[in-house]
Amino acid sequence: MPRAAATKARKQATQERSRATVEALLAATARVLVREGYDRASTNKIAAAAGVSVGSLYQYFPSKEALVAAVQDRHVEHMLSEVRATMTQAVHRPLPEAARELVRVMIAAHAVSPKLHRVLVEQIPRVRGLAQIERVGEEALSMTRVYLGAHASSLAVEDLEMAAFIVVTCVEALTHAAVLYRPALLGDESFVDEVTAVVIRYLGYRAPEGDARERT
Amino acid sequence: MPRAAATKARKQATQERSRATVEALLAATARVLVREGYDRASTNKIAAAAGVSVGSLYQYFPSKEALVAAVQDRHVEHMLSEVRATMTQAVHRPLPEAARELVRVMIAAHAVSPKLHRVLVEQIPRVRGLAQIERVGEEALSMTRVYLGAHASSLAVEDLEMAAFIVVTCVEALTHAAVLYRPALLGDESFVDEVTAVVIRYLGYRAPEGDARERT
DNA sequence: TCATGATGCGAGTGATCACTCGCATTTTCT
DNA sequence: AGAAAATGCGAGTGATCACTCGCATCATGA
Repeated sequence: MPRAAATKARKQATQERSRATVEALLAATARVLVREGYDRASTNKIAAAAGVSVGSLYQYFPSKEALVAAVQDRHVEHMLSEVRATMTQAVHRPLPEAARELVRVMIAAHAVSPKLHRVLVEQIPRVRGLAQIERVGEEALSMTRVYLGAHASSLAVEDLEMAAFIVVTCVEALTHAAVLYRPALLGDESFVDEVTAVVIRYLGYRAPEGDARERT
Repeated sequence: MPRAAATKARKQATQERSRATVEALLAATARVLVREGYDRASTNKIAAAAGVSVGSLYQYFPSKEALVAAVQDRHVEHMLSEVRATMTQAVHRPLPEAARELVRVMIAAHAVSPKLHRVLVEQIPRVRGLAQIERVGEEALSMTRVYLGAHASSLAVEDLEMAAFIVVTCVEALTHAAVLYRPALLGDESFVDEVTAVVIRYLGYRAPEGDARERT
């Protein structure tokens, strides 16, 4: 049972061998978390799964929480790299395309490793609050805010801050819900269409010219 | 640590005194869960908080999980009663009003006891999956499905099943996000407006007559 | 080569926790 | 009243788990 709750790394791995140990531990933690869930993922099991002793585990991670936190960080970093890569390119494109990019990137981000994602989302809030995982949403939110600011003139919303919050929350929730409860939808192009439509219609987008792509 | 994982009640409380004990246990469980979180909410603490002995606790609940599950059921039942009461009346009203009702009832449902709700959502999935809490969403989903079916002619969506999923997911997520991250928005009438707008615009609603309430 | 530090090991430690059991108290019957 | 049933009690039990410590093994540079 937890004594303190340190979350920072204990020792820097410098040699090649030790970096491999750390790597094995992180990978094993992810595997065991997926297979057993947080509660049943004991540090002994994780060490065993990594082919490493408990002692070594505690040489690099001061606590179980720290270990899990490291896995979480890594996962979030993966997702963030997806988000950033795609969204920076979307800023200068018209809404229908930009919205589609947002939707796609959210789906892609959630598809990084869905099972791990699920465990992290469902069981790990206890470790550090949802804050960490929320960073993906935060990132998307800030980029969306920028986008809306730049395109305010062609949109029919007043409060851009709220609009950004609403757009990101909806898109995030829809991808999230799809991953968890309707996995079949993820490959479905019409799902992307619909989510995109939510955004476009909510924002009251009007095509600048005779562009017949949207009904409504 | 858990041995089996029974989730059903152990003994029916018949006398007045024992019903009070059960009641005290449920109330105390909710309190302790909120105060300590699932992990630190030990059965001994709960019993103490209820002014009852551990032995008595196990006379009515075969496991910690069963106890928490009972609290969860009760909470969901509260939320559901909110949802059902309001939504059955909304079926015969035009979209702008019905959508507003949906939004309001979701906010109301989440406001039943937000702190407990948060714990239940964030920490309890492990107990029975999210399935239980999701029942609120399921209920709203099925009622929304019915509504959309009845009003299909005045809407601009094709796949009603998907539309219902999208509408409920968005509204649920927005209220949920507001409860967790933007509590200030909950009292804000313009938040209700915006969420309602998401629904109305997505569904491509056109007022049957000269009704100037909506832009877009 | 060998000395020094880095890395690895895993049995053991102390703490916690879910849960049981034998007995005490209260309530409900006759 | 008094027997029987229901309810309540809480110290104790066995299990688990996060984490430590003393020692072994390996890599390095001189």
